[in-house]
Amino acid sequence: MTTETNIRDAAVRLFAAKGFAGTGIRDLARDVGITTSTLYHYVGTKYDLLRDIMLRGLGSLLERGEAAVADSDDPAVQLASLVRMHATVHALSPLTCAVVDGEMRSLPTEVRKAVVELRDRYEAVWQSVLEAGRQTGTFTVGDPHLTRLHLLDLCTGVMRWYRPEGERSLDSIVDHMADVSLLVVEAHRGNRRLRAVDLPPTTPMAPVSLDEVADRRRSAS
Amino acid sequence: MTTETNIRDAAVRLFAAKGFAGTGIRDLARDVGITTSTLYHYVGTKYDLLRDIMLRGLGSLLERGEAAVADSDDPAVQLASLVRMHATVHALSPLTCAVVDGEMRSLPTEVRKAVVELRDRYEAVWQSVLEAGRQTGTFTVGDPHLTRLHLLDLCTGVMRWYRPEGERSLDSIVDHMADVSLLVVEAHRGNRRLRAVDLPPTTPMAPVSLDEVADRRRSAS
Amino acid sequence: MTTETNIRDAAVRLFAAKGFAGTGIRDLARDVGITTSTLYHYVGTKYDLLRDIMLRGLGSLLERGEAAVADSDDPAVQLASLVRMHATVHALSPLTCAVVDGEMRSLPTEVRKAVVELRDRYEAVWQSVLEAGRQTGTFTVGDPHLTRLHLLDLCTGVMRWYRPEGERSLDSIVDHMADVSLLVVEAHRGNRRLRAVDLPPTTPMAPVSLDEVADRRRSAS
Amino acid sequence: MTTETNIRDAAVRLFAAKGFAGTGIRDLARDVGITTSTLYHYVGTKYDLLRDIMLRGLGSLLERGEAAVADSDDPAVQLASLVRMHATVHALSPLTCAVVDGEMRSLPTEVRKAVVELRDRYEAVWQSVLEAGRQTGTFTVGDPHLTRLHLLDLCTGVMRWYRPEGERSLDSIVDHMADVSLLVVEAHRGNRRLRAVDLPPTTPMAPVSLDEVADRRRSAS
DNA sequence: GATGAATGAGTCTTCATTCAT
DNA sequence: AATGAATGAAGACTCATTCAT
Repeated sequence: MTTETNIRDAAVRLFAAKGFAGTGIRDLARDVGITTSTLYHYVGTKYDLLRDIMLRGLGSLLERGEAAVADSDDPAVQLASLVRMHATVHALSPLTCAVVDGEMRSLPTEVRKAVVELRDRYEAVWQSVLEAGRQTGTFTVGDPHLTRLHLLDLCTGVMRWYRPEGERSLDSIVDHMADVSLLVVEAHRGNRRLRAVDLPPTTPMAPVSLDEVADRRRSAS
Repeated sequence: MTTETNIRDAAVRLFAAKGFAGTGIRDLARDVGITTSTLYHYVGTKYDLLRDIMLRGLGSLLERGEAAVADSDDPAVQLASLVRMHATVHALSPLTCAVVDGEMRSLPTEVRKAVVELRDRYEAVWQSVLEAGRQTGTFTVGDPHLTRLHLLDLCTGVMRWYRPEGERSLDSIVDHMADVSLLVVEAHRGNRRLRAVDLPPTTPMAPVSLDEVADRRRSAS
Repeated sequence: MTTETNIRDAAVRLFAAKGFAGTGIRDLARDVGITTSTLYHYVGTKYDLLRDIMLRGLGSLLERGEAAVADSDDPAVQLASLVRMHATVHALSPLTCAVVDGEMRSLPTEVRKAVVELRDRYEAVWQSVLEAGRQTGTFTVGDPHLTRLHLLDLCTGVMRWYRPEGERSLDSIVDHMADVSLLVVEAHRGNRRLRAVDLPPTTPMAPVSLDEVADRRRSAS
Repeated sequence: MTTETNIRDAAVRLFAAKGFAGTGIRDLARDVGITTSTLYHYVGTKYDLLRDIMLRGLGSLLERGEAAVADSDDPAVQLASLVRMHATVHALSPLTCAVVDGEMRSLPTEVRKAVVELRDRYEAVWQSVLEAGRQTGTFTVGDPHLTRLHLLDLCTGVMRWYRPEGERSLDSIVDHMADVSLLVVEAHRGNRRLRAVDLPPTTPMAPVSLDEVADRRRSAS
């Protein structure tokens, strides 16, 4: 591992555990085992670190989101694909996601604009799937906007409790979430309710870089 | 309004907007319009402020939770009641709830224990309802633990987007959430699916103290 | 006890235990069981308290010193009397004496002058006894200045270790010190060494107001 | 001189002059000519500074004390040696000694224990010499405990008045003190009184690091 | 490639004191 | 006689950052 990577990993870990404002660059340097000066030699300021984390995190999410809906024209398949992807990413990169979700407020205005734009584009992907599902009659949703928020909350929540060493496999968990999502939008084909098992298998998505969740507890102390 | 109340309100507002670590007591004092010395005259340290907010917030939630399930023996009614209460509280006190949810990490170990215990007791209320529903056959849930997490995420999410001035009434929103929840647990009586409208009207709960959400934007600047 | 007396006693106790700079007026007020406002109602500022303690303490010491030498014209008797008085006062009012000795530096210049003058006059009393003893041939001292410092150190030291509940009576202790002092100045009549027991009994001096030494430990905590 | 040394020297000087509680770290930094931040770059907290001063000071004193009695088995020689050493150290390092003597109360409990233990061991050295002298019949002391306190007070006092530019040499002063000490314990060989001049010349002790006493007045302002 | 020295601005908190009641 | 409210100044200490080496 290069020193720079170590620093960026530690930043994610610490920002997630103690918040951006709650993390000192000394903590960061100590965690990596270097001096603060060395830290500045490799990466820029604390804000630079945060900016990079957020842009990369959201950028990758957006990319995956667009890829997920590109696989099919069926809103049900698209939704299930989005749900699986979103939940998987949040399960496997919970630290990065926690930072991306929680530290928007810590960004200087300039950068925040760019980040907000990415997030809006990502949400638009979801929104369009729901709209499409409604118009084709596949979904029955009263308020697509509200529904989107419900679904995102649901899929995002996984980052707060998923543990790889848990008894249930991630696959089975995201299957469950896809199923619940179809339930929430009352997905149906004709008058038969659509379930996740009825859909064709999804194209596997690009591998997610794992957050070192195991270290979370140590760092959080 | 007494000065102390003003301080506590401002603390909730600022902790929610900028995080505990990101909020300086100068910010706090400025927001209230007093000096930092005066602030210390009324309340203790920054940590005291946080502790009080969390203990009161969680304490009240637990109380309401226990009250919500006390009204009926029917798990479906209990669940709908919990959902309505939880969502309502999170919608009307989004700032307090954001602090309670997000600043556990900022608590000194000593206090954290007490807070965690309250949270665990609250979660136990939900858990027992789900278990009861499963045993009586009212619900069909594969993994009550997972389901509880889903439901809580769902109901908690409302705090991030509900706006009183929005076009949809809070009542209709929480009705919707109750409905979705019954869907998620596949609540049924006989082989007919149970919907929120089928349940008896809930006992109104104690009024929720409103967070001054309108002020959030001003303070967050 | 009047409130004012309580305050002044507590001041002596705390200044002795934690130093003037180390004592807050909150400590003081708490020790007395009043608010700081009330404290200002009864006595003046922290500096006023210190000034009063020092002027009263040194003033009384000077008075007793002058009384001690007024009883006799014999330098040996005068010295023994001074030693007994000084040691007794320091044994019974150790807290006051500690403040008087140790907090000169904390006095504002103005007041310090007055205090230094009192101290100089007190030391002059001792000095003149030693000079007289040397000129009459009663004492054999090489350097009266040095000797005075030795003797004062010796007699002052008692304040650091005397305990009324100790096994040895104060009388016997000050007798011992008088004896050692005569030894130090090599007091003699003809070629026979003078001992304390050879001298006429001293006139009892005015009663010394006791410091509440028992409380010292509590306050020092 | 390194910056760290400058800081530690200034700390001794200021703690001695104004007391630990009376010295601000700003005073300290100003005295050294650096900013407070730089000060923290070199040494730890104010308390760390105090701890180091005390542990080093007492540690060195104990070492010298043990060396002083190691030179001879004759209690009279040992006592004279201890007296000379103690007085010399207090004369040449009066500031350090003043801090060591006067700021025990400012130490946090944890550290205080360690310091008290060192002090007790040093006092035990003196005590054992007095006991030995009494048992071999060299000294005539009624109460060795009391006598030890007298002697220590005597030898310690020198730190309050010795000035290198004074007319009397330090050697002659400590000779005098050794002599007075032998007088106080009534040292004798057979029935002839023992005087300092009768003893073999003492082994010279390790050089004492001088406190910059000249600066004391400036700093005390 | 890595760091020790240095700092200005900031952190939270306590200080002694006044004053209207 | 007694105090709650209020504060400016100061307390010790940490912050993120730069720069010469």
